[in-house]
Amino acid sequence: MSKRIIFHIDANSAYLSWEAVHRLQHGDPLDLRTVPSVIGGDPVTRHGIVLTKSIPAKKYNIETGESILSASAKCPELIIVRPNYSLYMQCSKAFGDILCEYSPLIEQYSIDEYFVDFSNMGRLYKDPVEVAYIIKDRIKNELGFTVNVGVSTNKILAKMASELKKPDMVHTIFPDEIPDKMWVLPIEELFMVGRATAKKLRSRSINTIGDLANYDPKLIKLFLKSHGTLVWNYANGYEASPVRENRRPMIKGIGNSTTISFDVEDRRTAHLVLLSLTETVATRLRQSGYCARLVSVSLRTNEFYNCSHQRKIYSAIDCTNAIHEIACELFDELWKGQPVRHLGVRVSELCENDFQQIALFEKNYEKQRTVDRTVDSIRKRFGNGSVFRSSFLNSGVRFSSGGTMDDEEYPMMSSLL
DNA sequence: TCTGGGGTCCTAGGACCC
DNA sequence: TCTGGGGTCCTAGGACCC
Repeated sequence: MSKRIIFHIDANSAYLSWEAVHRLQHGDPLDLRTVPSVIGGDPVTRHGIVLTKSIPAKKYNIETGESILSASAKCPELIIVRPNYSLYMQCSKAFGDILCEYSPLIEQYSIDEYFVDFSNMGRLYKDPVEVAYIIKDRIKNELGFTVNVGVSTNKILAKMASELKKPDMVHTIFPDEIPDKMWVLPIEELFMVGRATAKKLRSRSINTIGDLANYDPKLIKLFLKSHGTLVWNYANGYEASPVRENRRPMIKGIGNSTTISFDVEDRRTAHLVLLSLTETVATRLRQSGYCARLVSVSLRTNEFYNCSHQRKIYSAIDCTNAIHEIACELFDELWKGQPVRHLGVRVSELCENDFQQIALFEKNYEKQRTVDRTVDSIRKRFGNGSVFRSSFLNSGVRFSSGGTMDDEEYPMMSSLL
């Protein structure tokens, strides 16, 4: 049995590179990648954070996630481009299509990352690292953007390898290279070590991945519980999950949330925002063929206090009105009158909607479900704005918030490796 | 740090049952 | 109600990923 070979391929500064390529293809002489630039939202509507930065922008210490305002302060000539998600979907797919030519087993991990299982391909190709270079160069030449490829024997090591030096590089972290290439890195660089875990580890003088790897796993488990065991395993390169095709990923929940462009101070407006969020959640729920047994509402106040409220429902539902009604009740129970900055609606505990449990309960939603299906099909044919509720007229609230990903077979981010 | 939006999983505490 | 222990379900919140 030959050993496993896994590639992790990561598009460099994905959104920004894709936007840059798109502009060059449409005759723009400027390559955004060569100047300080970012993809980011609009501060006027309070969506102002940096999603992706160019390498020249990085030289100004601009960080992903920081506000557009502070980024502009660091670099006054910074070019800011709004995100264009449908373009990203296309680029992501074109990227995956090339990878498919090299192995029958690939997994999309996020919009800009794929895993490829290259085990047992030795008969076709002799050196996997050579193939990694070929893939990298093909994507650059044919699609115009660069990627990093990480090569190893499992997913975590391949992923850690692809994050080493960027851009346009191939790296390996084979097990015997772990001490030299991975253990020297600061603890924050390890997959699944975020801010909170890094702080706890550093408080115990665990500063590098190597410190963690060589620590007593029993002690790690004692103070970080199961998450401690997980990161200790990762630090040692222990991980064995398969690359799995994501034909139809088993989704766990569907949510939609938004930062509202103004602070909501009254119940009526809040309910209207919840309706606009519910419209897309419910549409996506019906499109995916599920009903939900749990509805949650989340809320952020103007002082950035977050809280949430959820309710289990005993008849699984997929109706816009039914979900909205519960969302409003949850909001009313949660809200203490503070100005509201952000609202979210989420459904989970999904089950197939082809079963008749729906009709068995106190409220017969059958008629409502027929209406929903009709509206869904009208929107599908004539666009999302073709039908909307009159309550949104002159309300200052958009009739529908967020995309429904209609016919775009976009696999949502999968969970852990 | 005037700070988005989509996910997943884990944990802790309370209610309830036997 | 001077009172145990184990199990499951529900809810809220936290942590992580991109």
